[in-house]
Amino acid sequence: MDASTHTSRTETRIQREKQDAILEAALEVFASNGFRGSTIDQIADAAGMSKPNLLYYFSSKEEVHKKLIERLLNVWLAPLRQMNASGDPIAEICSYIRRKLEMSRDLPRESRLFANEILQGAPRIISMIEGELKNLVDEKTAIIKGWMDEGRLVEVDPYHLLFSIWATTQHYADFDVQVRTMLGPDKDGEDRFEDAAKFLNQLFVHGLMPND
Amino acid sequence: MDASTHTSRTETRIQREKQDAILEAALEVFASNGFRGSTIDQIADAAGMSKPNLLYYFSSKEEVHKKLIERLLNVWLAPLRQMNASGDPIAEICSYIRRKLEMSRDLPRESRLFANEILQGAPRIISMIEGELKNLVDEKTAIIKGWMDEGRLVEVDPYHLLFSIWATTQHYADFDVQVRTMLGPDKDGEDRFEDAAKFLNQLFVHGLMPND
DNA sequence: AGGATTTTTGACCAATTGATAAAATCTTAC
DNA sequence: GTAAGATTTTATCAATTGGTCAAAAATCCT
Repeated sequence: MDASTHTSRTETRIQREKQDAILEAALEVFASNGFRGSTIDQIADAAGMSKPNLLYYFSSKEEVHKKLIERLLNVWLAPLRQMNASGDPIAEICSYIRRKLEMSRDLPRESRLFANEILQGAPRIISMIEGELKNLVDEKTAIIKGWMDEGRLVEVDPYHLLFSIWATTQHYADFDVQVRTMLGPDKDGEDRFEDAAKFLNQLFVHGLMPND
Repeated sequence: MDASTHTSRTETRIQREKQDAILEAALEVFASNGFRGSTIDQIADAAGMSKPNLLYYFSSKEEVHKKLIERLLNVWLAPLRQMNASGDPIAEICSYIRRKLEMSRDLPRESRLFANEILQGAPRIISMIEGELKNLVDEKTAIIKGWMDEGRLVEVDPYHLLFSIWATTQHYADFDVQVRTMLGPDKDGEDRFEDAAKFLNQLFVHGLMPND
């Protein structure tokens, strides 16, 4: 029987190992080529197995992608989940920015996977955007709104605030080639990260106006 | 003879019209599907012609893409080119942000075309990133650095400043699906644009700290 | 060890895709 | 109007791709 019909909890060691290898390979391939640009052969190669063997574990390319997204969703949303209403607003936002920036540094493939997907209209993940993500965002924007009402944060649209944090932090993963080219080879990964963190702190806390 | 070998200036009306139609269609298709995800058939369909007919005007899919990028490059870099050393620093930066935001509103397909390309490692446009873009960026970061030296702008890394402007403004085109889903259907395009513009002005000029 | 089960492989298929060739049709300059 | 040249279509290719199948090989259980 093929392993993909096994939803039972009796997974063999081999099943777990191979599925992990496939998902790891798929992350690499989907992140660099997008869904349509990736082939099962590429993923199978990267996972060190043959195409029919991969299809023994996942019934289709779509299925691999779906499982991958499912697995990564919680990791992806974790930084925002941590944002805490009872903390100091500026500190909470700075921590959130730092966590997102760390994710761009440590999980760039995950960032590109989501970017590819959303860029192309999110055909396969629109339901998670409308569901889990929207719920979380509504919840956290309400918290931010609360801080503003208390005068602990300047009054801005909290949705656009989140967008700007996502955009600036994910940019380092999604546009990595461009960032690297602009900064030149001197700045290695760690340098770049610290420069970006410092810059974003200044931007989000004080902006660019001098003596202000 | 096929039109694609005609580099001469004696272009017929038909040649100009058809090439324009193809590039317009290709922009649509490449922007939504990326290079590998797009097919010549899709582009030909969108341009209202048959695949061999398209290939009469462009010798290959690659060729269409190349011509498209070439044509768009100047449009794409225009907002940054306008940044003027003799203007007021804060005003210049705010104008630049607004021009970039207008481009996300008015030319979202162009934004997605470049995003798709860079996301996938910029295989076909790396030379223009290393050349024209890098030159322009080096020139403008020098101007920004000058403003900071004169104390007219807070001291930050000018490269990261440009990254943050690109990221926040292009986000509205590249992640449009996500933005629309988060904001709900009430906010139409124009509302959204004005909200984003207002937010980004506050962010870049003053940041989020209250009474500051 | 030996049979049952799981995993892997190689051969294969139909659909799609980038691209070509040649014939047919349309334009244009005279 | 007509011939030369430009454009479009039809037919076709070879390669790639997502996916299937049955047999072979490896693993597991007792």
